[in-house]
Amino acid sequence: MADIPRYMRDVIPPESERFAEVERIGASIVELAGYRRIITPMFENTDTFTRGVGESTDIVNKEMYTFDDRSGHSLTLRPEGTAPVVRSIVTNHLDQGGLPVKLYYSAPMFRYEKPQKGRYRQHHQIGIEAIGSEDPALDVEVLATGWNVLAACGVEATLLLNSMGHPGEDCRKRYQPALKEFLEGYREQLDADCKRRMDQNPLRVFDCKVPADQAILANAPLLEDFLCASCREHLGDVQRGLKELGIPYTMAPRLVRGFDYYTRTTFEYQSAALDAAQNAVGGGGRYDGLVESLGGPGLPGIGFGLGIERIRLAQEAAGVQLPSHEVTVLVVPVGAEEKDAATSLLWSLRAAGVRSDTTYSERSLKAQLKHANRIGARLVAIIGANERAAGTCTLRRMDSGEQTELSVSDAVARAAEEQAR
RNA sequence: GUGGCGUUAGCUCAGGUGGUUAGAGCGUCGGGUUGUGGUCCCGAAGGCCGGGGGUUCGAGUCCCCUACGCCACCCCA
Repeated sequence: MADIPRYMRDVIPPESERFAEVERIGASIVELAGYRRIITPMFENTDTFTRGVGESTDIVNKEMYTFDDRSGHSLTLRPEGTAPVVRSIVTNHLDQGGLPVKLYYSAPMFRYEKPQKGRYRQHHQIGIEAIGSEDPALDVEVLATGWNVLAACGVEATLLLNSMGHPGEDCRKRYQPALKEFLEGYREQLDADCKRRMDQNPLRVFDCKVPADQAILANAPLLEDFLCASCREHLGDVQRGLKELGIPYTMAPRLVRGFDYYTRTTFEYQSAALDAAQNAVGGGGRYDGLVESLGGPGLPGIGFGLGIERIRLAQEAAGVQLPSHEVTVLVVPVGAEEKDAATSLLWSLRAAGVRSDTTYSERSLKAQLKHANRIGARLVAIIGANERAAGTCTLRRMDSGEQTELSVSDAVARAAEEQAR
């Protein structure tokens, strides 16, 4: 038997339709805010991610799908959406078309990690990126847009907000030694993982979930107390903007996200409907140095990514119903003589926008009705000798069993009505 | 990468202490007289018991290896 590659999954109906519905909702919301779709390659040169995402991140360290092509170029399947978009802006000089540049994507991401519930080697994100302005109002727009996408999907989220400051001597660079000094005092009490983090990237110790370590960290100095005046002001403006829009948020001074490029505003959307292990349905932040580090002009930027699979999980947990795409009408010719009339009706239905199908068989009426039931058709249009002679069809409702003989045009109109309900 | 649990029909699963032709429910297909499904009744098809090796007169069952899956840790969407 032909097998799917290890750890990969097919998304099949009806889940595939619900998945696509989330994509549609997301696209329509971000387009309302002026974001335009960008489609970048599924893989990039490896250094786009090593330089963009950062050497100290787990994604670059152990989760990249990296391979050499036939001419020896090192390529990497996209593990996240921001670096490729920024790279494309640089490649195509999109910063020349008026700032900020506002783009969105809906695309698969690949991470070489062991799958579990809500975590897959290939997952999908819809995300936006706004490049070329450091106006806190733009931060607010991005946060609010992500919030709106989740709300439109029926996902109740908690918005966690933090500021990473900027990497200057008067800001984050001043904090790191303070944090490190604090941690050194507890070095032997921290578990192995945390010790590693404290040497590689001290901020990441806040990710630690070991209770004993958390107790120590509760007294650690916080970045928010080291922010420079301008980062502090920026954060204050973002908070005011969110309040203005009535979007609730929670300050999370220990929130550290998985990419090195974040500066100032960072945030995460968490779903209360999901277990804590995978409750992040999305996240993002500002990346004021990323464009330049990928060889472009010194432009600031901010964006978010939302996980479609996580949104689906949250929807399921919350009992959110999404429309399904079963055929509305199954056209059923009673005998071979009615097949032409059936085909004609079928295409009239389709021309009117009614999802419709026929059985492509000469099975008994009984068997065809059974098929209609099986595929979830709401209506059946039966054409037998009588209807053929009269130029009509018998429209049967599958839920109630009631049926009426109608002209073709009336049947099409009735079916269109039914589909719209 | 590490750990726990699992793998028998299309799906969900039974198959004490090894013992004849491996079962159920659901699903699929067909039938229960003319052109009426979803309920009910009857019938049929469908299984290298994940793969390999070992113990044994005999292995779905016990042992080892391996592949794959799920869940969890790390981290994230």
